[in-house]
Amino acid sequence: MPELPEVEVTRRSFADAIAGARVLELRLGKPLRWPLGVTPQSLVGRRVGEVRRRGKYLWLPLEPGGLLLHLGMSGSLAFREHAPPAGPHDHFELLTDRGSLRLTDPRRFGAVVWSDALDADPAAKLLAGLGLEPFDARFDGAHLHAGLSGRRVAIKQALLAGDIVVGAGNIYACEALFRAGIDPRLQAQRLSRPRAGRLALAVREILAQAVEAGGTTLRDFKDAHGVAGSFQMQAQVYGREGEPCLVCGTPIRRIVQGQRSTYYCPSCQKR
DNA sequence: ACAACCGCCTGTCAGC
DNA sequence: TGCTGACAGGCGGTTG
Repeated sequence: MPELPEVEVTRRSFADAIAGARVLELRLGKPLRWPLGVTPQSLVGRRVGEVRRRGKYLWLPLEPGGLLLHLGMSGSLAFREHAPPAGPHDHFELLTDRGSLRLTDPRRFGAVVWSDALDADPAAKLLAGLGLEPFDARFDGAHLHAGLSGRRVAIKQALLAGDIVVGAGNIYACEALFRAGIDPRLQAQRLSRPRAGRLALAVREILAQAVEAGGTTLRDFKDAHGVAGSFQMQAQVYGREGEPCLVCGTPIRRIVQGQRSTYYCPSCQKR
């Protein structure tokens, strides 16, 4: 589910409300992707710091140390003063004196992992190898072009890999390539330097626009206050197989790359 | 170093 | 109605 915009929208929706809250209790449901790595009891009484984001991860400081959260494919966070009884897909809940932060994740690809610091394991290991943040000034055409050199996979897959730039998942990678007019099947190393500049800009713009729109709600994404996103209304290609391109009218095509669906306009997007 | 797969889970939807 | 298979917003691990 959640790509960078959804994670960022979630972060913004509860960061201020939870900052400074004192932990009363930690409740766990079924196991998530990895073990928590700390006893719930040991977190009681700690104060929540300023929630941060790195890529699609959230860092919830509970000095000394903190929790690294990932929403996986189907996870969402809710922060409420009074939470309803936990359901079968609620697998993590931090009860504080300001309210309850709860992770709901039907598929359980998500994770909540204790780490003594962001630059200590396991957080450091999970974050190692992540590319630049898309809104980092260092992320530009030159960085993207350099990152793509020597790579023979398709540009779409290289973008998705997240080691050059983080945050563009399946939806936004498709949308950014459309915006930049680049065929998703183009071999990564064959993207020219000028086109890399255009693609870097497109990635930034698409992600910024999606954050602005509150993220994409295809099925069930909601921010921590239950507000849905609306970027799906602006999607040009994602999920539009067979429908006319909004620019040229050519039917949008769906292909499979790396076992993921790619949507693109065969007329607007060139190799 | 890179690339192609696999698996983790559950829910939903299309087709028969 | 029920069954089956495809598919879903991510990503780490294994294999070649």
